Amino acid sequence: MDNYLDLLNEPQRKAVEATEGPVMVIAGAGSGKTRVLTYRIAHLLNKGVDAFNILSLTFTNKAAKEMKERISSVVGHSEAKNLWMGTFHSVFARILRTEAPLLGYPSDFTIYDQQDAVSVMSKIITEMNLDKDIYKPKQVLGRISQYKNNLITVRAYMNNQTLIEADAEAMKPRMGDIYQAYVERCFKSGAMDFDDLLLRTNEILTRFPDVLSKYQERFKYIMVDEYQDTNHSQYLIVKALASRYENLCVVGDDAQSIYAFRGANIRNILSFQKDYPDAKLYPLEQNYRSSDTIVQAANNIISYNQDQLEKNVWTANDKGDKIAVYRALSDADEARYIASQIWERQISEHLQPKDFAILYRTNAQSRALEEALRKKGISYRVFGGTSFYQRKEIKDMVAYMRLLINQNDEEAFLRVVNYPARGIGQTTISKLLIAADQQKLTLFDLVDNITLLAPTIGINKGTALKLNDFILLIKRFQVMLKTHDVYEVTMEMAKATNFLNALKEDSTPEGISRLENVQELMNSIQGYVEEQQQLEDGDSSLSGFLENIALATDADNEDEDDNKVNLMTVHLAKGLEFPIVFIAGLEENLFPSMMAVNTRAELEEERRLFYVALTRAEKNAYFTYSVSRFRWGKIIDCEPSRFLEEVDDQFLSWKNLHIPTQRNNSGLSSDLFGDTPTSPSQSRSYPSEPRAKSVARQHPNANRPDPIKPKQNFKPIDQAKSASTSSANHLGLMIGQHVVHDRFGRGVVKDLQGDPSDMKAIIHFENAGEKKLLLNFAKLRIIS
DNA sequence: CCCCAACCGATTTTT
DNA sequence: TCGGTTGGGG
Repeated sequence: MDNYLDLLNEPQRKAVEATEGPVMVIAGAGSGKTRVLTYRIAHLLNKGVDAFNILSLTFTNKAAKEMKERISSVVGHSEAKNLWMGTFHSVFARILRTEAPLLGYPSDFTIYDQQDAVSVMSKIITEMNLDKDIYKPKQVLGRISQYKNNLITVRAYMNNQTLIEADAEAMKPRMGDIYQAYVERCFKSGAMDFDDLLLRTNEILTRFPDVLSKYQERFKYIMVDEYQDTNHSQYLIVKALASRYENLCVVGDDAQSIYAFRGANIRNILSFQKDYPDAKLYPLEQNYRSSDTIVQAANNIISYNQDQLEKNVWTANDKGDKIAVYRALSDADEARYIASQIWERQISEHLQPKDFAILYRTNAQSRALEEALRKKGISYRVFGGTSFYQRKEIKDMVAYMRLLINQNDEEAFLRVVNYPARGIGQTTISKLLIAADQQKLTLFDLVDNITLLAPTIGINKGTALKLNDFILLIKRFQVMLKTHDVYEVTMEMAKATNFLNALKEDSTPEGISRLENVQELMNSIQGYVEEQQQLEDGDSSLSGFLENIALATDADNEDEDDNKVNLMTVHLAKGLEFPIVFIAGLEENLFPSMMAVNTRAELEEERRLFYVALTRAEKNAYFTYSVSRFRWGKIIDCEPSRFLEEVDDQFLSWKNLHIPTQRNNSGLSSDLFGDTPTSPSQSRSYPSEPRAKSVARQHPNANRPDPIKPKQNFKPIDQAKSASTSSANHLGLMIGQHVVHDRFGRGVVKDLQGDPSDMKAIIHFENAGEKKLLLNFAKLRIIS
């Protein structure tokens, strides 16, 4: 494809062609910024720039992957494959694998996620004998995150009287000590949290000029997407790297800045031209995505914000339908309305499930929506919430894996040292922690010498033996990792640690689902190894896999069957688009959030969030709200969102104005709204107790027929499939049989090895070649 | 040391 | 209503 420039409009083309020097592209919603970025990179490559010299920072890994594919289709795969693309976190995690030893970290450092960090923090707060109600672990971490994102190290904090006083005033005079303890603890564990990935990168670039120089030469061309959502730490990294060549192109839209709560600094984009006085500015104002009504309504909304760059988003698209507004009586009613709209429009307009998205402010709102969709038999997928990798059984399994590559990882150690139970209790752990601290050893090193040290610590011989066994177990697999692939090692480990048996014993629906999740983890390891082996610069190591899952976001997960209605928070919907979008829960204290109505800045961010939500829609949007909602275990009354009033009525079509605004108990009722309590006033005449019950009856878990939680956003296990899997195992596979595998396709069984309870099959696949599969896990279907 | 029952807190958004 | 944590009994 050589005439790609013809596919662009005037400002887009200019932005693509301006490859040298600083460039800012202000891209209104739906104005084709991905297209600009893609062709800009393709253009660079066509001009002869080496792919190795291009760094492109995206907001999600999925965006990076998609962009890489699109570039491949323009310039060819061999050109595109060497591009550096990814999120800030994943790109710099990768660089830190090489450079972190400069700061004394192991190159196989662990990445602590939020859960790990909270767990570390809880321990610190307990150990320091501080009140957990004043020093709330999450809150404290949030504060530390702020410091880190502003490059305030422990030392800088200790010298900053203003900060110290602010914390003292906030009833937290020990913040400095906590901060120090937390940083030391992570360092000792060979671990970095998310903020460290950026902070330590900055530290290296500042302290080691030769390293900075290396990456400045390496990344001669830098592009940053969603620049409005970069924080100070990210800003400094970009600035440092770009300072030699200044071939920096940032793309963003100040109207879509929605991450201030985690440190995003809108000033980064607002003052780009101050940083780079000769920067060229290209505003993209033509929206190709949405109907005219949606574009205008969105402009109307955002005009209520004071802080913004001037721009005028317009579209040549048709006017389209008005935005439908539905006033529901309860959250269940709201969900039912949405589900039936989806159902009807699918049929009448030949739309598919994937054409619809339901967006909401908080993850908790998905419940009612899921229930309604399930009742109608509409397939859906929930993004976000507790992600797959945060599930307990997965975290446990991953903790074992983490220990293999970084034995000092204290969180991982503590997580699995007694799971499955091997007789190492809390008392022992406390003794170990104290001893490790005194002797300046890591837990692992301490326990590694436990036979010698046990008497001095006060641990009896039996317990010492158990501890020693644990260490030997881990060591055994560390050795195995050198000669076997990641999948085999993990599988063996899952068995040897009794991890699988412990799960198998639990025959409750939750237990079965847990086992299936572990199976799915195994599959994803296998998939990862396969995938990386096909890539020339692939990294099929265990640490590669762990890094991958630590930084994977929910938006990154791909579902093999993606023709489903999409449910997600507005935050997660950033960058996506859908023909029909429902924005649910437009109520005061929900959207805008109760926590964000106190300052103008907060409220403006909520409004931008609303703007983002609406501009996801291509063809048509719905606003829904309810007069009552099930929250915190009871029903509360709700007021419509102030944002609804801000939208000019000319863009709206009220769907059920016939419902009296005045609360009464008229019989709108059972046929329309089923078992929904008919009206709030009626509810008031009831004591609250029975009322709560009547709603509780329809709560998802109360009468859910199937035991497997469909809320899993990660490759939900197909029941039929797993049933046939197990029957295949029990019926016994035979040599010569034809089978189908989810990932590898059709194949023939060549050989069977091992005892019946743990059988391996050698299968020759038509497309994937010969594979050895563990029948306990491989999802096989026998076809002849 | 392990298991179970009672209790408390949660809901703003996420790399 | 849920899930995680804590404390007491076995």
